[in-house]
Amino acid sequence: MDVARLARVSQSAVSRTFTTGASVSDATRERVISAAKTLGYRPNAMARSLITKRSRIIALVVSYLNNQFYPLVIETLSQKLQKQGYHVLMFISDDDKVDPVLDEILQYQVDGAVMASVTLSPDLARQCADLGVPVVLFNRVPEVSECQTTCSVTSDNYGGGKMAATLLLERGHTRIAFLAGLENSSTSLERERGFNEVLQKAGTSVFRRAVGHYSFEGAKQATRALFSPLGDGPDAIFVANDHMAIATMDVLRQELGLRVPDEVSVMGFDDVPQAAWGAYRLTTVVQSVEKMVDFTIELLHEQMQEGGQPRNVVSPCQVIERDTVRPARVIVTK
Amino acid sequence: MDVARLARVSQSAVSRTFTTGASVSDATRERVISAAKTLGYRPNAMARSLITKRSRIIALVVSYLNNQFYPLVIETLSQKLQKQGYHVLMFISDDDKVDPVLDEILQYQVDGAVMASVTLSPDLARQCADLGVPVVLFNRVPEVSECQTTCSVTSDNYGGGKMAATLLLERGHTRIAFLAGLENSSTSLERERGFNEVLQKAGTSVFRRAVGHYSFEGAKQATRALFSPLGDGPDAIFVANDHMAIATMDVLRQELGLRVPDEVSVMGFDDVPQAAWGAYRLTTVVQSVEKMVDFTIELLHEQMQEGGQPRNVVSPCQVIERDTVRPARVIVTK
DNA sequence: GCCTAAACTGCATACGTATGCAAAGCCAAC
DNA sequence: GTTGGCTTTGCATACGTATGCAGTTTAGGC
Repeated sequence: MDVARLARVSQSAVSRTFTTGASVSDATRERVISAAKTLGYRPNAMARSLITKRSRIIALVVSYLNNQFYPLVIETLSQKLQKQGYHVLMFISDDDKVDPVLDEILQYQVDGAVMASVTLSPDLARQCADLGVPVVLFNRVPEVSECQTTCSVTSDNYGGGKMAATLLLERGHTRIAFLAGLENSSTSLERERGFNEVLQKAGTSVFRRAVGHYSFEGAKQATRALFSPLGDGPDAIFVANDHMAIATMDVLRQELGLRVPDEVSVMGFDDVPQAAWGAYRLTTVVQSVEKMVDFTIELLHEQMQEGGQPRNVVSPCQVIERDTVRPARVIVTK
Repeated sequence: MDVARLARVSQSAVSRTFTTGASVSDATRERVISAAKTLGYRPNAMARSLITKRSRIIALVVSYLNNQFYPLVIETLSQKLQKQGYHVLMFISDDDKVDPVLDEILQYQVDGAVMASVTLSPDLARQCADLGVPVVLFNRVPEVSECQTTCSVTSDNYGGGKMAATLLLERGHTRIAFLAGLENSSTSLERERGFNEVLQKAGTSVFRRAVGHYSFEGAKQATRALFSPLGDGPDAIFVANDHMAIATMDVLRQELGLRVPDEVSVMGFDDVPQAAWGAYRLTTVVQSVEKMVDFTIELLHEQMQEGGQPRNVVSPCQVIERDTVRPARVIVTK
């Protein structure tokens, strides 16, 4: 090691200088640091992690970034981990199939993995567990059989769905439609479950239903489908996320000539930044990226310590009312 | 190595099995692979890169992801690199100050770095060059003094600015405003330069100018400022990017009660997905993320080979006309 | 069967760092 | 001066892989 020679110390001393908490005299540290500076030396993270078995790298798997919710997650997660000396290695998985990328992930000896909106097959979950690699599912819930094995962070999709139904009923809607995301995604299913439950309790049920696959174009088509049967269309639509809700509004206003919320109310889910944009002002169910990411990091740390028990954390939701659900009817008392 | 023992071969054989192009007999490879499978073995990327001096990791530095343009870059870049066996390590730099993160980047022995919308100080550029780490500036141009040292990929901001001015003049606008991004960003400056040049050649000049700092709120305030002086406001605004242009439209329509494009035309830059949304239908200058990313990867590869000369690539732009610039006046010939 | 070239294999070493261990240095108290 | 405790230091080794070299096997042609 050149630095060691220049500073006239052993390689150990150099190592200890750059290891927090190691035993080095101030004099030595001084000399090493100045030598390092003149040589432009930096400790090699690869060699370091080869020995310590900690790469300080967290893998983040996402499948698509059209929905602005995920960029927010990337940004928040990266930022927070960076402050703790960790870094995010990106993996894009087409089609929410992680199996091929998981192999690459494990080669990098990551200290943990966050899977956003991706379903993990049980045997892969086992592999990670065996290798001691903590996995946190983000915005997806593990298969029932794997709940005890794999961590997850979700928002209270079920509760959020209930809130949406409650609000729409309260505003006097009677023909309420649901626009689903991906049929096999826990987010969409849970939101729908809570939603239906409240409708049912109120003695009614969903008026119509369509599937948008969480894509913009899919949502547009689904919206058209909701209105294509003859006769009255829905007077309110609960859409499984904001990204699709915006597509829905475009179709309602521009293709069907319907006013929102005068003729049709629309609710979304997520509260992405665009939901607040002036042209949409979407009433929606907020899931706090900030909180969810905090939980995620917490879980990662728990799992990285030996003996952490897997947990499935649910972050609370909240309705934020903007302008796409019609206001309460003013009762004029004589 | 357990795998070697189980397969009854040397560690070298294991290594060669997982190294493409190495010399192993089919029989050995077979045995190693099956042994690896039963043991759940994967080559350790850290140890590998310690020897080969190639980590197959590319650092990507971004400062904020509000503007949907950057998520697109992340997604496209990650995807394409992943196909080539590289991976993206994320770095978020507040405030476009890279200096602190660059240190962390270099510790990871990355094979290259892409800096999106971030300015790199000359001495840091030198450091990277000395260490043999290729750097590509994305959407920013290096300081003039560093043009020969650092690569960059930008779109033809100057040309795009000219196109915008040309279109607005052609449509008969006479009070044309410019809404700048960050005053010290090459993107905003170049777009403005091309824009002004065309106006000047046409014997006119910019009617009013404000600065939005590439943020949504900043753009809203800037838009208000453009209209606050008494008398006629602008009849067209060229906004330095789509993200801000959308904020501008919100203010125009909702706060100022102006119709777009009947009373004011608006043009943006980037063509982010949201520009196509029904409520905006923004006429804008397209910069192709796809092409820009391809160029970026090309440059990275060039630089990773010994002896690659730095280049500054400019990707062409193109106007896409939607509904926010008023149509050509129909001349009724008698 | 013999020879030559080619294909394959194992040995040994290197990559850059962390860390247990023992030796050495330091300081203070007696 | 001696002792004991604490801090600092260097030595040696380990982490898991790649690769040059030399030795061994294989294939093919006669």
